[in-house]
Amino acid sequence: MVERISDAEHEIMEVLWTQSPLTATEVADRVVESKGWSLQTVKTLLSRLAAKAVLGTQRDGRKFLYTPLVERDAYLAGVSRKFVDRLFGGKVTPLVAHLADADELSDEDIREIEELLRELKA
Amino acid sequence: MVERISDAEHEIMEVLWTQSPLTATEVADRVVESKGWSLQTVKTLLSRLAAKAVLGTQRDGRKFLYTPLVERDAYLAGVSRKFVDRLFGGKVTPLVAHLADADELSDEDIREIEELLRELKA
DNA sequence: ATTAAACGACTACGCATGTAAACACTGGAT
DNA sequence: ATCCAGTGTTTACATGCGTAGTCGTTTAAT
Repeated sequence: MVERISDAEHEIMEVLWTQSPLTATEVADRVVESKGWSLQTVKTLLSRLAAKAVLGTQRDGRKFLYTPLVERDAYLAGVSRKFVDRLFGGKVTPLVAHLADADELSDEDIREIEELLRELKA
Repeated sequence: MVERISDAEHEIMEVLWTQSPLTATEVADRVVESKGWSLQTVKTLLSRLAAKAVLGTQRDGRKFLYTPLVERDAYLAGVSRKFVDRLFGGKVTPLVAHLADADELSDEDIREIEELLRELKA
């Protein structure tokens, strides 16, 4: 029951999963230009994430340092599971099939997945 | 740019993808008990889907018949693509890896996916 | 003809989200 | 001592969503 993280919030999380702890300004520096957000927007998102206990805060003088309290892997695993459950009745095969139909799988992808599956069986 | 379909709306779509056209009451009959929704709620969802042009309406006397205007496959492909793009940078392999780590893949799943990939290469 | 049931249309309302402005405080520069 | 830039906090506001009540109309039954 990891709290729901919205799309915009997820962007913030990606930054902090890459490097942490960071101050609000540091996070903003890493997303403001690419996303076109204002500093205020970033602060709001950080506050909401902290309120959801997805980010931990630590005072550093007059600023806050933000650190993820949720592992990226754990989060992605949870979200992936929900996604596959909701849209494909929990079956991964149809999802892969859909992506394949939409030409989303390159030969390289196919090789990688085959390799991965080989490892799983071992 | 298929319009965004919310979770609740998606349930309605599943019903109509299974069978259509159907009236509001007929759709409701198929979800009210399982989802615990009122008839009004179903009607609201149908209206919103029609407003988004995801459902087509056809008058039948005093009622409406609803029909999907979006193919299930096309919709799922689009949603899957966005999902993989957003969370995995467009790469399917990490998604499969995450599901595998979370023990979401049974031996049967693995066999099925391998089979699917074999077909893709052929 | 009257009434009750069924139906679509309109309205409602609280919470989440994207996006940010306004405000108050504070620490460093002058 | 004063002032400004930076910081967190509070407030805002439109849109989407989940969930449904109400209203006006129409049709089938009596």
